[in-house]
Amino acid sequence: MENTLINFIQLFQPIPAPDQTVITSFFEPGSFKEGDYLFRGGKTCNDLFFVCSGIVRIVVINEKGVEVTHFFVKENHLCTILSSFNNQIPADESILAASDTEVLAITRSRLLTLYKELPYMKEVIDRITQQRLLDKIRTRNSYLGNDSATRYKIFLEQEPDIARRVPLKDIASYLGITPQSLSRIRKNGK
Amino acid sequence: MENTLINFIQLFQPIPAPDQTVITSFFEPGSFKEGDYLFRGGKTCNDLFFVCSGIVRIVVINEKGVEVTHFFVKENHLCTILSSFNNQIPADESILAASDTEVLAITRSRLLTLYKELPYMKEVIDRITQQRLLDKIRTRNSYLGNDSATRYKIFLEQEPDIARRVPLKDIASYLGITPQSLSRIRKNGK
DNA sequence: ATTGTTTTTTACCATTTGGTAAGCCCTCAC
DNA sequence: GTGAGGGCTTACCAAATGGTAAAAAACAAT
Repeated sequence: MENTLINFIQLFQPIPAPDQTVITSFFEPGSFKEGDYLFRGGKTCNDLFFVCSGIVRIVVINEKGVEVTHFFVKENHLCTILSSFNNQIPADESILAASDTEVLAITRSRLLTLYKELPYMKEVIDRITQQRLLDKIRTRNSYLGNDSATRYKIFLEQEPDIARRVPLKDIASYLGITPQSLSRIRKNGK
Repeated sequence: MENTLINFIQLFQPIPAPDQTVITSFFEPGSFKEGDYLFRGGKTCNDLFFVCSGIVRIVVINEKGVEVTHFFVKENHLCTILSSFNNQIPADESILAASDTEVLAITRSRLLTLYKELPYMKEVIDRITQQRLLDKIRTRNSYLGNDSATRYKIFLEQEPDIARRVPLKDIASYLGITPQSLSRIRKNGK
């Protein structure tokens, strides 16, 4: 499990073997069942997760009490509520397991300690983070100006594995349509 | 005009007076009429703009040939196509003046030279950039799961000045609705 | 002022999507 | 096996939105 984390980081920056041990020692493994909360909105998010297996979703409850899925994050990606984690302010989003999920977690204070020990890591994590933010924006932008059926088609193309692995209702909430409509779209393409 | 740039940067980091002169000397002023292109998609975006006055919008033409507005950027904010600018790859988005606009522009190569002269500037620009990316994501997320009338209401609350200063059709394209529908919503709130 | 162009408004109808409700299917606990 | 609960599907109708078209309004250029 620790290997997947190191392999992931090394996509962006080679890590000397001794540093690899240091880095993994900072992370704690965790395990969640589908539907479990990794983090509940309302508090400050002090954890940075690396998803080793499974899929999580970033969720808010809107004014009407409807659950809205902002993003999915699957294995081999970092996940936190960045605005909360960075600025130490309460988050309105929650992190939920969309399937059974295993993670490696590091708290903010331990991350800062890690940065002290291995200063180059801050730049690496920041670079990864920026790339991921751009990906999120690009993904969301790709849905703009399209009707429900087209958005679903785009989603299938961009995230075929997520489409297979999470419940229909979660995909519907992600695409901004009702589960009934998505079911209809699945059936006859409109 | 150069003052607004320095004031903006100083919201994030104090800049010593001599450095202020260095920084501004790297930027070139530019002026655009409503409808002008600041940058045309298809090429690599080599400019980072600081919008001194006016409003620009980030736009793509989708498969159906319909223009979709991804974001508005108003005065006192940086603007570029970051994925293109950073990774030196062609951009699919364009930057258009949504009103008469004045900017200060710096090319990527000159920005890298600036970083050589004032190394702390990279961290500052990166921090500003990350904050803006988070803002963009938060803004877009706030529209998710809402109908057209609600999205327009949210837009009015979040960006009252942009709502006043850009054409209705641009707002419609930003909110993912037709100009006719937005006109109807304006009239009777639904 | 006049003309030409673009944007906005309005109207009408077609299509899409939402909301309600019911039934089905699958899983899990007993 | 049986029953309960949740998720998915289907059907039906109401509401929202899109598309076409035409008129009105705003704006720009001459």
